[in-house]
Amino acid sequence: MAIAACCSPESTTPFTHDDATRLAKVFAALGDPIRLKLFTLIARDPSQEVCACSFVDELQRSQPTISHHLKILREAELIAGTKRGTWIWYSVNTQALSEVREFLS
Amino acid sequence: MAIAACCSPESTTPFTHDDATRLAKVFAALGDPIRLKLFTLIARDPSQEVCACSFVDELQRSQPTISHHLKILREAELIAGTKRGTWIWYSVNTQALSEVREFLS
DNA sequence: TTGATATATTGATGTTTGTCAATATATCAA
DNA sequence: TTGATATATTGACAAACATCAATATATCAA
Repeated sequence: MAIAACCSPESTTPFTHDDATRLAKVFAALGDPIRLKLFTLIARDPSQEVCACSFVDELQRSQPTISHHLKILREAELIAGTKRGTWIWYSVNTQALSEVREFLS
Repeated sequence: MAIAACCSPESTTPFTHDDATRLAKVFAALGDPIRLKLFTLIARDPSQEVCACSFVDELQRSQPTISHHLKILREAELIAGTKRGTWIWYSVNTQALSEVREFLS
């Protein structure tokens, strides 16, 4: 007879691979220092809405790089942007954030 | 005179690049579907401690791959492992988790 | 329309990542 | 000691990623 298994056989992954992939995408979006700073700049602005135009100076990355990171945060639905004239104003998607918080609690 | 800037000049990044890098590492650790499943398997086990030996079967990845992912979760201090004989029992580092939760709140 | 500014896209490049096979190390049982 | 099992490390490789220069698109002002 084999040695008893160390783990209960009935333990299962609590979500599907697709669900895990979707949620992992949200965490991965925050998994880069520049994006984490972008996110906090957007989240913690007193006015709750920030335009993208200052990020290049503040984060010392080229404009295409900032644009690329904002896209990743948008695609993870952590932020949303509204175009007003030439500028885009960003704000945090509080619902997506709640889902992440719920996962961690 | 130039057009008024769209953003308040006094807005600053709320943490240093090193801090952002460290926290980003934690998010990045959760930013992969396999690691997210590993983490939930460890976090949600009723006994609060899980041995690594079943992960290969459950997650359908090779043993070196699972070992690699567990190392990344360990280095992000999201989990901790205790060796008991041949097996390693994993549990969640609740303090690291609190810090992440605090950031998101 | 023309010039200036904000943002997006494309293409290129070096780096990092996820994965596995092969191998190594550690522990236990016989 | 020998064999079996759990985990770690190494080396290799393809895919994904972060970055920038160049260019494109969109909007506003003159």
